[in-house]
Amino acid sequence: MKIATWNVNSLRVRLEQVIEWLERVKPDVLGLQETKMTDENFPASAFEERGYTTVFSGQPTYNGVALISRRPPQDVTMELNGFSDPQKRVLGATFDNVRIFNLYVPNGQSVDSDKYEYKLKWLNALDAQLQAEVQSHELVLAMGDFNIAPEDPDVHDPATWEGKVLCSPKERTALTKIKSVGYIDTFRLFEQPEKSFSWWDYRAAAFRRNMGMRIDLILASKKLSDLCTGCSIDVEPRKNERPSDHAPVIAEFRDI
DNA sequence: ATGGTCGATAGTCGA
Repeated sequence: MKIATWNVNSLRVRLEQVIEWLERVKPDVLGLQETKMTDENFPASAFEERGYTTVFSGQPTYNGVALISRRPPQDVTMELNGFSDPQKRVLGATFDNVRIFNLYVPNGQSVDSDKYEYKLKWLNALDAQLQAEVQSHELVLAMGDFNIAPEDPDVHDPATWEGKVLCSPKERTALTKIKSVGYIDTFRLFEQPEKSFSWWDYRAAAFRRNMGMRIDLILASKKLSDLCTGCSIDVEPRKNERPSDHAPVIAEFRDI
């Protein structure tokens, strides 16, 4: 099973690129973030025509998540337990015996912002949810734009970014807590090139200079991680004309 | 020079 995550920063603008990528990479499940569209505008038929089922949770202008999959999703959820939120950032679904969460974690803006407090509360609710999920399912996957660079090697310039949003201790601790209940960052299960990033700011020619961060993650429960045969970032779409500022991340699993 | 560039949307906000 091939599972991928991609923050597309507007599905309206990126639809053609997503379709092209789907046909090249052929994932079984693709989680999209920042679709930035309402459900009535979701281009479900473009995916259905290519043999994919869709489920989506959107709103005007901001946020929005979707799951594109070969097989139909079951037990779909669009919220974290006990955390009612008008911002559409969560899509959970079961595919065969794998419970998958597609997530758009709040950015937080800056550590002194109200949005940062919201990010920390949101991560706390995510931790509770993912703890509960490993009690009821053996195979759990949490993927998406985490808006957290887990460690300094995931940052192009750790000194400049020290303590800043995406790298601050509180959010890194929140991610560590999620890992401590049995989730593994599948990217780090394998040898990877140095300076591997998944997001590069549009400004200052950041991509050309590889001034990026690895903030798009695929976490797997221990049992699922034992089946993981690879995880990689596909930088090719970031080279497109009018690219998303994020690259897709892909993980592969055997026997599921 | 305290910026830079996108996307959604129509003056700014969010990333």
